[in-house]
Amino acid sequence: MGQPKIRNMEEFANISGISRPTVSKYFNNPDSVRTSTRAKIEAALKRYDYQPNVFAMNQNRRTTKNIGVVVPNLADPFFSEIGRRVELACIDAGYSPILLSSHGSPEMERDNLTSLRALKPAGVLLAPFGRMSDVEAVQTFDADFPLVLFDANMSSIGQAFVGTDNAQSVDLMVEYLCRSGEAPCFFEMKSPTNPNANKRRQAYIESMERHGHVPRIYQADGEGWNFEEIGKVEGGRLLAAKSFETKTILCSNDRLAIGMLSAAYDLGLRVGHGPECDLRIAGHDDHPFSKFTCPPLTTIAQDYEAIANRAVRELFSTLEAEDRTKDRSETTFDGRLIMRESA
Amino acid sequence: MGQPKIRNMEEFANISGISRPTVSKYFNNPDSVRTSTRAKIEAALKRYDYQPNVFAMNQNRRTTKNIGVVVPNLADPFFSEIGRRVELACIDAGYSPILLSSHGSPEMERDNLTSLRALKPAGVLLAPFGRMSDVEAVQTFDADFPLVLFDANMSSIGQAFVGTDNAQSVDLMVEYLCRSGEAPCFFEMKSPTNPNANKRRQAYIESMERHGHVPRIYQADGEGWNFEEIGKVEGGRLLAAKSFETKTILCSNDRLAIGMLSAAYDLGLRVGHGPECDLRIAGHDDHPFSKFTCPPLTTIAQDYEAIANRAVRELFSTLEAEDRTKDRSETTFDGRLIMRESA
DNA sequence: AAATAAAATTTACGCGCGCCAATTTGTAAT
DNA sequence: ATTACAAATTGGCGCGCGTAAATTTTATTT
Repeated sequence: MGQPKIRNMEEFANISGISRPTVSKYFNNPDSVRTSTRAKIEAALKRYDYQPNVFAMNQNRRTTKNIGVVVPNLADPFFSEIGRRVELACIDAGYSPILLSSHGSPEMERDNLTSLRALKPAGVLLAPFGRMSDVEAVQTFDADFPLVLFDANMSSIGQAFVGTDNAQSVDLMVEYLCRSGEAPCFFEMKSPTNPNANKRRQAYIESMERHGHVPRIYQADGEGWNFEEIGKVEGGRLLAAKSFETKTILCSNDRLAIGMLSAAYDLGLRVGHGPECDLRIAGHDDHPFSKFTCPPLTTIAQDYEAIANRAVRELFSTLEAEDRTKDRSETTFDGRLIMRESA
Repeated sequence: MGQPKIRNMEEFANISGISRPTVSKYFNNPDSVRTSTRAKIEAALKRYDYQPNVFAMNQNRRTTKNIGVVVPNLADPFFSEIGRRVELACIDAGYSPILLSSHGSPEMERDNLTSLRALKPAGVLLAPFGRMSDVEAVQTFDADFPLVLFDANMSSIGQAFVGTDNAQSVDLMVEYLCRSGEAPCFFEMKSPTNPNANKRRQAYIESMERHGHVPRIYQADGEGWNFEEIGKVEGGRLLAAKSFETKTILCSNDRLAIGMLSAAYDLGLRVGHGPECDLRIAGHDDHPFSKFTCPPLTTIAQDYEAIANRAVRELFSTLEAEDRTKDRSETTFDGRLIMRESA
């Protein structure tokens, strides 16, 4: 950090005794220049704090080092957590992640993709709304940029999809519940905002039939992302009216379960797997708070870390494969059963 | 959206029948050109989808339209919510917000400020760690860019600070608790990561003395951002050992309270304000989940919306004031008491 | 109608860097 | 020492836009 301010790459090149094009090459890939040259440049970098102008770089580059990361709702801890992991993985790989939340609105998802276009990203990681998404917009985007989907799949869009195997995870939970007691009924939203909800319902039905039980599904009214509220109000209504035909309830996700736990508490119902309990409630996702509910929630843990890392790797591998002939891949990770007190 | 692709502003200017400099002027401020000219340009915009190259724009502009938004931890719902509001307010004002999370690490806060420099932001909204922050780095940044602090204050840094009046909010809670029962003791972390924690402790002490009670403070060991875990483990330990001298506990924030509620449930303690209850627990922040805890948590609601909007307005007003002679301002909003079942 | 101000145009330069072709230098192998 | 090849250099063009000064057109005023 010396006194004289470096204005541009030319000045820096002069000071370090290297030609500007070579310095440019260094910044694009330090390993592409001779060791002795690299040493000179890095010595100069220690004495003067210069960094290339991002805007000038990105203007002239064929492709930038920007990676777009779009999630449906950062207020949902699931997405803030997985977004965080994706972000860090991109930084490690020397890219500049740009994290965008669609704030629960498919329209803003479309807007986010539009504004990403202006940044000429090298690639984009998208957790889409699914059928709620502006499918055409996503398809067009897919045609123009390397795209990897995670969390929610959209058929034949993107170079790859990475998520959790809902069939496996729900079956795991159903099996556990059946072994340890009564077969569960299923509680979900009537019009789910996420395609995984549909997969989980399907998985529940199939799993129940495989185990020789009759599937029973209860659907809550309500729109939007206030899952806890919906779980509490609608779940509470069903509980109060004794509408559930079983005492074991599998919720489509933890946030609904958290709401229902709250409703059960209000009604004085004891939730848990002990003989003195009135009700068993289970969820799905291992939400950060499910460990602290009353009682702590039995649930399925998605492998955030694996999903995030794999999604990033899938994207980078398509970036490196110039030929574009890479087949679309779908990767799902197994869920892990987390047994706590609620079921 | 016509067929022929527009490559640059010159082509677009030709098509719309306006000179390029005027078109440039239009994009920088649509109101700065004559109505008839604006109409022509906007007519052309409907037929052809052209948007100026961001990188070329930002390279040559004195100041960009980028606004940096840095929060300590997006995984904390408080910050994801306030970050969301700030983001939308910036978009409304025609700026491009760039939301960065420091993932709980002061070092990454410093890194975030460094990478923001490269984007030549018009201004930055920072929710700092406070004394944990790299104070020198923040000061230097403050000297180079318009900076507004929110949530947590740092003395004489930034053009403005916007947050919640902890003295008022804690006093409000203490007063309510005293009026409705026993005076509270105070539960917090021994080494808080947030300067607001110190203000709240101080506010608690002063409020208690003003009401003629002896303040009692209990501090939990534990580092990092797992507040719920710390609240559950350390709070649970204190509850089990019957270390609290009162049956009313005011927690420094909701996340600690959520952990403690979970511990109380495990211990079979009944939390609430009814005569049959063993314990009253209150929090601070109106965390999104505090409505769904068992029992629902009595707490203080911070005015997210007001804080976010005011912080953005403060920043924009310093952007417009070229002279830089604007005094540093500190704005705090009152907290609102949210009475639920827990206390 | 002329006078004045405001807006648009023309012309031209500069920003900081990517990237290319041709050339020279350096390094390693025969 | 010669050859062969990789790396660095030189010189220069181009990207897409901001911006300035001088000029012309348009709108508003008296």
